[in-house]
Amino acid sequence: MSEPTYFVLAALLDGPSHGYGIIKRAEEQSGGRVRLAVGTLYGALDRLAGDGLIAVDREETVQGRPRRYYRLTEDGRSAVIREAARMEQAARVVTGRITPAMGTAQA
Amino acid sequence: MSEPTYFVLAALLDGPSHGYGIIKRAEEQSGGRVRLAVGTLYGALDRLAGDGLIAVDREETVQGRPRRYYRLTEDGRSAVIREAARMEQAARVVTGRITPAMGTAQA
DNA sequence: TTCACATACTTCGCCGGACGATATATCGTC
DNA sequence: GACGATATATCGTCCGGCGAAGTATGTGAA
Repeated sequence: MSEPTYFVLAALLDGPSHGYGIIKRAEEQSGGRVRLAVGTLYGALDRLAGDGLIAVDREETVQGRPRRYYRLTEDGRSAVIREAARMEQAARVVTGRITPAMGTAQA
Repeated sequence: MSEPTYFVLAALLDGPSHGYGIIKRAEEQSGGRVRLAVGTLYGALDRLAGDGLIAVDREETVQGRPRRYYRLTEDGRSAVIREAARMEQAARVVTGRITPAMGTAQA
């Protein structure tokens, strides 16, 4: 699972949201680091819905503009939790081997 | 940075290694989870060398078979450490919001 | 001895995902 | 009226992952 995909799911942990809201949440949650490109987002949304990790929660029309809300499915929830564990484990492969004295210094 | 790329760099934290050795180390370090495909590896090796994150350490001929050893550059070392920190932070976005009662259960 | 397997590197081609650009539409602000 | 934020959709490109095939040698088993 790629980082953009992961942050889409993570954003939905807070509850259903629509595309633009997901972009904003992902940016917040990552401290401004992750900025989902629109092409990435809508592509990911279609793919995740096809994989059953998210589902359309409801569709609203707000001031003439359509809004499609997505929510995490059970599969999506467990997938993002599993993914977080995987990343933590992967991070430890490096952080567990680096002594404070190293940093950018020699081996 | 993708996972395969990350594990290539992580494998080189233990010291210089050649292609096949990197595949084996990555598999060890990830507890058998990460299996670098050869096409992925050699593509990544070229790319990382081009980006200056790794460099050819030496080339040997062992029993008629060529072996090209790569080592991490300073840039590569700091990049993989930075990447590990990034993954840890990303993981916390999810793990920090999940209460023990949740798991695969509802919100 | 022959066959399979592990070691070891290279190249090719497909596919999927990331992402910028573009188009469309409304509302509020300057 | 122009611009920026909100909001969605689609298209095309580029890059990376990865399996497959090709080449070559040593080892151990059948």
